[in-house]
Amino acid sequence: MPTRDRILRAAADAFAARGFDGTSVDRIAAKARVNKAMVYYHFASKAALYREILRSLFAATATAVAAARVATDPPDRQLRAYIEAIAHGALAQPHFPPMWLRELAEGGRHLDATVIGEMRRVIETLAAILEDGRRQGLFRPAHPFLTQLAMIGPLLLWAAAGPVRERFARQAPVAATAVSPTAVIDHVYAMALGTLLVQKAAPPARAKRRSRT
Amino acid sequence: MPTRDRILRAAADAFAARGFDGTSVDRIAAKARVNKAMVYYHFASKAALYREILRSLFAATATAVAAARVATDPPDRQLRAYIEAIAHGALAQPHFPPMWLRELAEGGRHLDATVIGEMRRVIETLAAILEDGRRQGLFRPAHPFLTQLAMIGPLLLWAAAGPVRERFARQAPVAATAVSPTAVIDHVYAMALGTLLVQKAAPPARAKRRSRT
DNA sequence: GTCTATATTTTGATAGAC
DNA sequence: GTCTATCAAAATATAGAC
Repeated sequence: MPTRDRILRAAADAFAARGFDGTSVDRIAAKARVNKAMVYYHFASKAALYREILRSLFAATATAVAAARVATDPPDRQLRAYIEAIAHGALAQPHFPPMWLRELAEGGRHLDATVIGEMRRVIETLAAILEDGRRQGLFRPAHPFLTQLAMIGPLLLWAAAGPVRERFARQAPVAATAVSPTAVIDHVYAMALGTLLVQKAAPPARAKRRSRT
Repeated sequence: MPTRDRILRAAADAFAARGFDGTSVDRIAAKARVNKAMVYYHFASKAALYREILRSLFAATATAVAAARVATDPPDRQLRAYIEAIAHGALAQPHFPPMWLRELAEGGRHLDATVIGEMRRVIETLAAILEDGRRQGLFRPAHPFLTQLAMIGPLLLWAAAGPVRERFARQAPVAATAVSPTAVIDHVYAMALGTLLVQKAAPPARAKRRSRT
């Protein structure tokens, strides 16, 4: 494998595990079995290296998501494909969930215009699917951003929580924490449809409904 | 305010904003307007300080959640109270969401037995509520851990994503990102009920249902 | 409890030989 | 493209006076 790729791979491992500030260039070089000076030969700085990894992770997911949008498909099938694309992006690229969670926690300090653009592509795809459903009378009007949070939240947490889950299971064997990937995807899909489908009954009296802004 | 409290407050701000590795003791001391040596007078190490903050955040939330469990209340009301307790914990303690997301991303490196114990209290409370609902024929059987992920995921992301949301809104005015706190809580509650309530119709044919493990 | 001064290590980054 | 050697800054932590 070319040196540059070895660096990228080692850096992605390290950044995902320990974050930007928790990862030293020395460590990246050691993991990649490369001299530290080589890191600076291939990348302008530690921050530039980090941003390049972020960009490639988001670009891959955004592309996969865009493929889920087949305007001629029924909206619920499009939604299923959308969820699977995101879930697959998170599973196939194990660095994605931790890095994304960290970026959220840091207020997106390392997000550049390119990455923001990919995010926009993703949420616009979702908005288009939701609008298809609404126009066809299948979905009720829904807030794209809120819908996105509701779907990506469980997926991200589940994908990133592996190690914590294990520790938790050891110390608290009461609650079973083993959940299969497909179970999570199914659950998210069922939840999304539950709130989107028009024919669903309104929640019971106790839930005071306010309008979504 | 006592010195020790000033340190705790400044440290919580810094750790939430930049993480454990991204925060220096110098910076904490400066923010607290305290001499650096005082930090080490009151706390054994930077890690011990961090853990103490984590513990107090989790303890507060776990206590609030336990109060939501009123066995004589109807299960759906208990669930609503549970969600509100967690949401309120996240809103009233703005440091909680970013710190929790970071811990997830790092595999819970800084979680000690105390914190794990608080987590257990929380999920056991949820399990009890779900079991109430099931016994009364109101809820269908549900996986507590999966249910927890589905509820806390959107809440955490929403609470932590404030700054990213703003940047996103500036660069991508297409998708409205403004969502009120109550809208998020309502949405999470509606979603949870949607998947839990027995009387809900089964999802349409296209959604191939697998059993939850 | 509070401060100054300092020891020690690690860090990001570069110069320059090959 | 690759390596050695090194700089300058920043980091955690402590000793010891007041």
